[in-house]
Amino acid sequence: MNDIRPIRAKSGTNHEGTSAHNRRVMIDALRMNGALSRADLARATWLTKQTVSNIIEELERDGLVRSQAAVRKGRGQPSTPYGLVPEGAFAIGLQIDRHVTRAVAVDLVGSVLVRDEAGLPAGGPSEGAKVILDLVAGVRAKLAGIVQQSEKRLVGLGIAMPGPFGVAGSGDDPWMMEAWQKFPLLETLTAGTGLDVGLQNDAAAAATAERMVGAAHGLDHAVCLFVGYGIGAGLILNGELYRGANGNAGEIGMALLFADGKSTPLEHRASLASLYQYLSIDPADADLHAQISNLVSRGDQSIESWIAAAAADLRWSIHLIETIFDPQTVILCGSAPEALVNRLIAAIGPLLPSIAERRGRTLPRLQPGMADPWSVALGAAAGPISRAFDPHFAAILKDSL
Amino acid sequence: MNDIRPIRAKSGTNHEGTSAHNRRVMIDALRMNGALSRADLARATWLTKQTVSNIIEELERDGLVRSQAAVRKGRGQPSTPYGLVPEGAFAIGLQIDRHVTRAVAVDLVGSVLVRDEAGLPAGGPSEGAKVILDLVAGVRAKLAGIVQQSEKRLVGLGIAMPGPFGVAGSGDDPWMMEAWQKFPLLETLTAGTGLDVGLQNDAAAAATAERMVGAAHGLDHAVCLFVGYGIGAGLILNGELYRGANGNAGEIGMALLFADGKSTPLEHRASLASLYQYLSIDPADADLHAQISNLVSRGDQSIESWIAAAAADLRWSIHLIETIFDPQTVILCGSAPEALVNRLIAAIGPLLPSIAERRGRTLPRLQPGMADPWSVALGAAAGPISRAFDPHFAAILKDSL
DNA sequence: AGTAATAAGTCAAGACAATTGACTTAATAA
DNA sequence: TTATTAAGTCAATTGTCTTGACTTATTACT
Repeated sequence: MNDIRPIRAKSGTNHEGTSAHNRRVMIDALRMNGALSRADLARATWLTKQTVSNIIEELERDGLVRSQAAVRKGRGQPSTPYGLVPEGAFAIGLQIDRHVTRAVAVDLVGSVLVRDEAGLPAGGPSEGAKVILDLVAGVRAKLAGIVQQSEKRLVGLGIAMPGPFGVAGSGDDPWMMEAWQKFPLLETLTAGTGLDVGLQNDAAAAATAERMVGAAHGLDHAVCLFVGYGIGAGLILNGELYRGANGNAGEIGMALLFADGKSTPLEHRASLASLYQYLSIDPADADLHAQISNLVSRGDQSIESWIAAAAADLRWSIHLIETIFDPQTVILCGSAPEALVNRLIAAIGPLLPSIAERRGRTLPRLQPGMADPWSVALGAAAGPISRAFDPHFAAILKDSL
Repeated sequence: MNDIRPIRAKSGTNHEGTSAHNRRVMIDALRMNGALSRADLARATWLTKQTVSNIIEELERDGLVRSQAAVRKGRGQPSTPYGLVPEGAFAIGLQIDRHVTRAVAVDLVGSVLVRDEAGLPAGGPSEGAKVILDLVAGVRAKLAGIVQQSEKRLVGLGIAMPGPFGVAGSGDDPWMMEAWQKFPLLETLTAGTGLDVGLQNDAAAAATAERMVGAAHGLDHAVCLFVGYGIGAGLILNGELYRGANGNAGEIGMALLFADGKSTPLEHRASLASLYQYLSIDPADADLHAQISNLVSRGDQSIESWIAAAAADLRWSIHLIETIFDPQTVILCGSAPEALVNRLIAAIGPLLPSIAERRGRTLPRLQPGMADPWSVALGAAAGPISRAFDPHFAAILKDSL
């Protein structure tokens, strides 16, 4: 009672941490390289053949990996490759956006098995929570109808919504989803679904998706510039999503640009919100996506001028990202229509000179990523899969076991 | 020979990885909290009393920790606190700057035991390498004269120099140290000293120093904005220095500012180089430091106007860092004279509103860090100490053992 | 005082997971 | 046909953490 000085220290680890890590390393290797034999795995992970054999046996019992036909490759006994079993695990991903919410069910390899969406009522979270819970329950039920044992193999529910989180009240900035930020979403959904629930912002979710099944697959340092209603950066650093001290890392939309003597957040210049405003379109329109795609394909004059302006800002943003993060590549993705993202990439044109221009560079500096209304929900679902199966430091420590 | 398809996978771990991690966790806990009893350590690290006892016994044998007088604190047997032994390990840090090179010897707790500097001849690296090797040898000899067993306990040589590294030739930009960048520095110094040699940029070194003994001590997410000849950011993310894909993360000096219709790198506006240019001072002057300090304390008009302009750019940079990294705090440090850094902090004044304004915030958004010509060399030395003793993911893996 | 409660720390046996080295199996190269 | 090579298994061993009972030292309570 008298001397409660909290001692801060990192957690130690033990055999189980070791074992858990090695299991994750196997799964990661199979995800990255496709099916591999035990001997391949042993060489790649620096573990012994015997250890790999034991772990693979265990993973096979758990239904996470499965052997394939033996392959003969030269002298010596043919090897038996093992691959991930897609239906070895599932996760639900939920995107909460301004006017709509989307949910998907994905499997261990990131294939989307079920998708569904619902409009969000104007009443805010207290109304919306019910819609969301129903949507999740529906997706879950459909998943159970498609595959066996889905409930037993469900590792969690990932939520993605626009950030930033936990920021001191900015009044009622319509660019932020104030009401949702204050709502006890995690608690409500944990209680309502009984699942392990995680939350990240939409750009982070997009990055998680790109890492699992997209352009960042297998990369350890990549930044996804995500153009949605707002704009944000999802950061893959050292092979993991970086969240920052408060889950708000990458909120580049709030970065200030100085132009015409005044400062403007990037988000007000290069985002779908800014496009809607520029074109005086109602963001609640149902056929928004088609409408924009149409304008882009027609080469509509007003959208072209917005594209030119936004591309300039994105060009600067990419330069900034390269300068500050030194990533292997930058990925431009979004919940914007694919046609628009492609036009933006074209309009960004030659990138600004930066430290990314290295001798011996192999990856392009800028790559297109997913541009699909469902990519954020997919990324949201990829979160729990990654937490459960990807190797990372925290997963080794005793306090996480 | 036929099917050499490189399999990419993370390394597995084993008992020794576990043990190595737990040793590091102990040292880290003692560094962060000061002396702790075995029971305290067991509670803080989630390990058992017995495990902690064994590890502490081993660390004591190795001369890294030492018991202190028992303390009675209420009921129960008095506890015996253990603390780090400063002379348990040493490292040499080397700063290579434009006109000067500095070397220090530090101990396990980051105290500087020896410091020495030398001018760098104009002939470039081929001339300079000899000066550097002599300087390091001198510091090493002095260290050996002060403490016992220093050579046996020397964990490495850390080098800090301005980045970026490995960038495709930008001709002869005087803002970069082209010649040194191309010189095989690591190889030369490894061969010349027989030590384990590491390289980082000066901002990263400054951040490493701040984390070991400065304002970032014990923080897991902090960014050091380093104002030196150039300007850079040292990134502490998830408790470790982040280097990026090529060791160039944080090179914020190359970030472009748009003003007056043209784009300028931050480095050309807010750095000592820009100040020297603004004041038409020769950066090779020996009493540069005193000269600047003098101008600052006099409140010289021309330096004040530079400060006002630089402060505006720094204010923007800090906002950008907060927005992109979501750190616990931002630290302004530099090889600039302390008086100048303090004036800059004052001139930066109230920060721009950002997501760092959170409910329940405890640390200040901006803190002063070290402003000392020796802080980069100290940080360079902190690198090997950190690599050898701090807990981090890579240290657990088999491929690092 | 005397005793109970509490906490630090040790001892010895046990559990867990990776390692080692010899062995088996199955293919190709000579 | 035989030697060589490589995948994979078996059984014993090793390294490290854990467990539970025990000892020691101090304060709190009666």
